[in-house]
Amino acid sequence: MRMSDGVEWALHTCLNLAWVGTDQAVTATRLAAFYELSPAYLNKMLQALARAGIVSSTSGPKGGFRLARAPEQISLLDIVLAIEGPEPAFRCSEIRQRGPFGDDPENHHQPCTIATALAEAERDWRNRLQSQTIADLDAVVEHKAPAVPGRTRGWLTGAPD
Amino acid sequence: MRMSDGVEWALHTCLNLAWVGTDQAVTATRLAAFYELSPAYLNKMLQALARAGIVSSTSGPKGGFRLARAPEQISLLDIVLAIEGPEPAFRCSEIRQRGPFGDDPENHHQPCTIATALAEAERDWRNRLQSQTIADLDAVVEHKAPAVPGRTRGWLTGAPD
DNA sequence: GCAGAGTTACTCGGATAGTTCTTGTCCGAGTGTGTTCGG
DNA sequence: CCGAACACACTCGGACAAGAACTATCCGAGTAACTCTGC
Repeated sequence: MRMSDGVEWALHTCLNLAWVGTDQAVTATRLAAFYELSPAYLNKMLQALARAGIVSSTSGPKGGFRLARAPEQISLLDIVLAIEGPEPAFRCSEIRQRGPFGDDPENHHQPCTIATALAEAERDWRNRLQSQTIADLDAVVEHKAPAVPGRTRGWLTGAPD
Repeated sequence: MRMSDGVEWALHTCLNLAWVGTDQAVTATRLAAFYELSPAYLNKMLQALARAGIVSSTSGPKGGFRLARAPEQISLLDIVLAIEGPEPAFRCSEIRQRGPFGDDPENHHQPCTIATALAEAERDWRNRLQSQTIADLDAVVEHKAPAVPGRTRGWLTGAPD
């Protein structure tokens, strides 16, 4: 079980976009250059975020991406699900129905005990991610490294090197 | 992010082994036949469980697998980690160090805020899985479908069809 | 009848291909900007 | 000098390959039971 690297890219990029603000759009190329990432692939992640309504995109000159909602309204779970897809990591394939007692009606009435246990764990995971927003991350960084947001904004909105 | 199907196989198989008991070993072929699974691939999963000390293997005639510990001593997390590996799903690759301000010493002193948030969520997930054991699953099934454990044991230990 | 060595058949164990999903790349459609021409 | 039409350059967006991980399979090493022979 491995989470896509795109999730890490998307989370950092959303936080960066929060610091830039919604006054101007930042291109995928610029956002990628900030971390030396592949521009085309980060663009792909941003498209997924746009489909999920987390960022909004603008075409043409002076185009790019910006946050579509306030940072307080964007949870980490929103971003993770936008990249990874909404399906749970564990998917019960009901193998118990394939055995010699598979056609037992008990199997169809009661949910699979194992699937239930795994689903509970995944619910805990999602709840924790849902409870944290981009604004919360911002608050932590503002406290621990106050210089970062300002200079990030400056680099992303300023002229290229 | 998708969990291996082998996890589902391993969980069901461990529960079945708990019902069989440790008096006799069950071959991978027999365990696979119970759910119409690929025998060789389930064998691979059982090998992983053996390496993790969850089951013990016996070679030769009358050989096979049996639980190496009491069901109360086997958590669901033990099984999941045995199959999926111990590494977390989210792995911070420290992309913040690759940007224009990457060599900022602040980055090295403070842990990455995003990685911390994702790790917390994953810790919740693991805690939930750690808190449930094979014995707990057994108790639920004994309550909801009391006939299942006995007849499963009978099929696995009895003669082939 | 009993003990022991040899044979046999059965099991796990790791090395070997096939398939799906993730990662990475490319080029085309669409759009807003800047320019230029005419009034 | 002002307005509008035009051409342009820039951006996103989805379609197209490469690589990695998961899935599935096969055959060999090892082992314990069974058999047969000799005492």
